[in-house]
Amino acid sequence: MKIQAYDISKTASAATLIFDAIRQAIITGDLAQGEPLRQEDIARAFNVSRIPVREALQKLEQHGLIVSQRYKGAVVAGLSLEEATEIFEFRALLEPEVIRRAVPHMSPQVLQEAARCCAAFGNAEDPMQWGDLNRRFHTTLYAASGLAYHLEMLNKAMDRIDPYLRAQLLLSDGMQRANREHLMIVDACKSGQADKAADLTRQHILGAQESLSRHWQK
Amino acid sequence: MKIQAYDISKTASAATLIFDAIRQAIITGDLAQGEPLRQEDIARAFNVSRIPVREALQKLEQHGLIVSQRYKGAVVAGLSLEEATEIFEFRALLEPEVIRRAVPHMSPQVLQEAARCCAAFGNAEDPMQWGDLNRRFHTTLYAASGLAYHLEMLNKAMDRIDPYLRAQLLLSDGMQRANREHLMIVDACKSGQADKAADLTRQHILGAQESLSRHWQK
DNA sequence: GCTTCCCATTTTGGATACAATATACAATCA
DNA sequence: TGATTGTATATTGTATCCAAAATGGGAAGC
Repeated sequence: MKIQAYDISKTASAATLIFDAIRQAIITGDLAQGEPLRQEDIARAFNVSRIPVREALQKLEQHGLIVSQRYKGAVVAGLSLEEATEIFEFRALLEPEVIRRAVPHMSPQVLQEAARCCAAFGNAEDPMQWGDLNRRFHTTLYAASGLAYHLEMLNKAMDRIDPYLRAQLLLSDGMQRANREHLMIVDACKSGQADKAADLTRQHILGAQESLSRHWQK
Repeated sequence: MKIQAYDISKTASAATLIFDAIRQAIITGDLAQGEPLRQEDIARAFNVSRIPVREALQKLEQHGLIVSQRYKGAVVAGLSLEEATEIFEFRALLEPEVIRRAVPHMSPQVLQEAARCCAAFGNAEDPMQWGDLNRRFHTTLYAASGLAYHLEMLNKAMDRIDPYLRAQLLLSDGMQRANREHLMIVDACKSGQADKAADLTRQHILGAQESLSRHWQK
């Protein structure tokens, strides 16, 4: 077999593509909270019928990114300070354990990739990349844990607060501190100090939560 | 207003009703793992078109209760020992913290309801009720935590392993031990010992996990 | 007999059409 | 004028129909 083959059945369905596009728009903040999402409009924009659009919207609702009411349509979900706080607490519970279990299985490639994220993070030109790199840094390290279920839950939790994290990175010292803490975490991982990495991760999250609470405005 | 009114808009849609029915059938074990779910059959059974059925199936897939492949249909999801173990670990991480935070807010009514679950659990005639009562016992206590997001995640995790928990309760000493541990947990809650309740909950879960591993067969 | 290919059937994905419900505005009456 | 009711429009929920893909079985070839 000479050609680069891949499983065609894994090719995204229309619904998946729409889901990804809207999800991206929400977590980057392009779609503000409360923004209504009309099936017909979206269908026209993607040149499909409303059926796959409805599938995408349903998936988005399951992820907590939108809220929809029967016969009334869907809007981009908002987030109260209380809800945001709870999601940070959720992360603070899971992520330390995940990284603790991941450290012993981190390959040099993984550590290198994490370091690359840090570097790119440090001298990224576009602030919009910060959010992506931050996300990639964490998921790269966590992947080694092999805890697929935990990671799935974490990803959804991250999606939920992503727009707020991006806003926070734009604060005066938000990005610097995140970068500093990332470097400490990856150092702990490199030296195999699982518990230290877990503790740093926990503080990284709680620090972000505290910063978010302080600058909350809605 | 003289007539007994209620919010009609809260009436479930066809898709929701179908989702609930199939979910129930899966977590009680009526639908065994690997069982195929054909849209046409389900639609006929509920006397609706395939559209709401498809929505229900999508929701079930997002809950992890079924797995579906493009153009190939859906089957009831199976669970490997590794996946089951991870879900127990997930619960063991969340539930102790949830109950710890719930204890200070437990009203007498909540404690009474939990006690009622224990009593009913103790002398239930139908083993099929055990699973329901077990579920209700935990959710009752946890509800006081106010951690809506955590509870939502936990509910999905519980759904995933529910059929296996029910099977385990049927084991010789499964139900007795569960009942004993439930009583200890509710006692700790009554006396306001949050940390003790958390620890008992953790051991309750890890014990169940260990029992499941021992009797695993597939 | 075994394999391979082709085609018919089954089943799912998606488009179009229609029904049910919400929302906004006009019309009516006190 | 103000409230209330009828009506039109917009939007979502569902049914029906068609297209695309998978599955299974039989015929042709070795």
